[in-house]
Amino acid sequence: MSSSPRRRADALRSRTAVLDAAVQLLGEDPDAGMAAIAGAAGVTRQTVYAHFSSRDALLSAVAERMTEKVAEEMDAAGAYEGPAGEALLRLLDAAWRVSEAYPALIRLGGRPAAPEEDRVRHEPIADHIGRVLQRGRDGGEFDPGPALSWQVAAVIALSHATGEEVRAGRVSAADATAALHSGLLRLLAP
Amino acid sequence: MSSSPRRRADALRSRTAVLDAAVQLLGEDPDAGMAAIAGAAGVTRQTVYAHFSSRDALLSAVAERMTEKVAEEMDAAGAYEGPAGEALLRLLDAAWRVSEAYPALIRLGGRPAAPEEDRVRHEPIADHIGRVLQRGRDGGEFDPGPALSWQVAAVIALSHATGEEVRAGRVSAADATAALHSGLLRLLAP
DNA sequence: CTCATCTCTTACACCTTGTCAAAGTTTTCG
DNA sequence: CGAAAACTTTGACAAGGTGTAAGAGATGAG
Repeated sequence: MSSSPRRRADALRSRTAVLDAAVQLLGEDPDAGMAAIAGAAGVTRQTVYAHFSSRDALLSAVAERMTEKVAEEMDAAGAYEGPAGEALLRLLDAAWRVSEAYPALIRLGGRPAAPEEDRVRHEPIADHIGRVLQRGRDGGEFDPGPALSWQVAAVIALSHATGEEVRAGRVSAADATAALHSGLLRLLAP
Repeated sequence: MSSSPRRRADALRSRTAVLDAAVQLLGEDPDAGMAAIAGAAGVTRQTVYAHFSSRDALLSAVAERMTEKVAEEMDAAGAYEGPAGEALLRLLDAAWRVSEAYPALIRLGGRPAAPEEDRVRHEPIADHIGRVLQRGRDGGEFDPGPALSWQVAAVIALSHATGEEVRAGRVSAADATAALHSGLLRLLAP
């Protein structure tokens, strides 16, 4: 798919430098400006605009990179081995490991230009979870009563909420994950 | 409590006009600017600043008013009558009725200046839920194993997620509430 | 080496937040 | 009623962010 006839290696280098800097800075402060990102990337603000036409475009690219990374990590977590319950917990642990490095990035999905675009972007992650859930439903491990999409949303919401509780220091990480694990299994049980 | 020595009735009128307009406009578009809010309130931008020192201050006031309203509605929902499970569902229904009128306001809590301030602001709501949960734990209706604060967070997260699913049109309101109700009871069961 | 491609510099237009001071206007109190 | 205090308005301004534009300079591909 080398669609571009002549594309300089320099351009790609700048692009990834900007993306790396954006992931880093926005991970610390989601309100970081273009100037700050450009500076951290060792590049001028206008060069950033040469690769990302707007701030929203850059945010989208960052979000996309993160979901890619989470999806990769999930692939490596073995979603299709062993009981569905344990596989699900492995998936969530993998996602947690990736996203805890950039705490502020979780809140980026909040106000996308198009709400539909946001859903499409997060689809790969929801897809992984959905597949494991479906496997559990087929195998009699999970309740096939509620809509699958609701179960997916519930699992994600519960995971986020648990992560927030830990981050806020209201409960210990051990207690929270224990509660999340047993809670999830009870929530999904037939 | 007429603490202010001389406080004009005019001032209060303007203040509430601005707050009403802010609730309305921000409920439609959380990125509405100060000029738009002032215009909708029939007031100048500087008058808004006379009552709320910054945009964040206005946002805090809006959030506070919403939580007050939700708390009032929860009080009227009878949290201390009947089984704790049913009381909890009544509370959530009340909260849903209030907040569905201003869809975008839910996402306002996202980036507060001080994360701690945000928690304090939402405390009244979490408190109501926490009390019902505690009652259920004491009465053997709910599992006293997990931390109470985790259960509160889980209930709120599950409610929000369900609301989002309905808003996105992915599941019908009836299916979603049914799933939420049975899911919550299973999640909290001993 | 040469040219197309990319980057840098400089400059500008626009919007939003927040501040300031002075001139109205309305309410309250004597 | 009348005057003083409180509130609002008008108009202008600075600071900071996003986005655009044109031309000179640097860099890589062939």
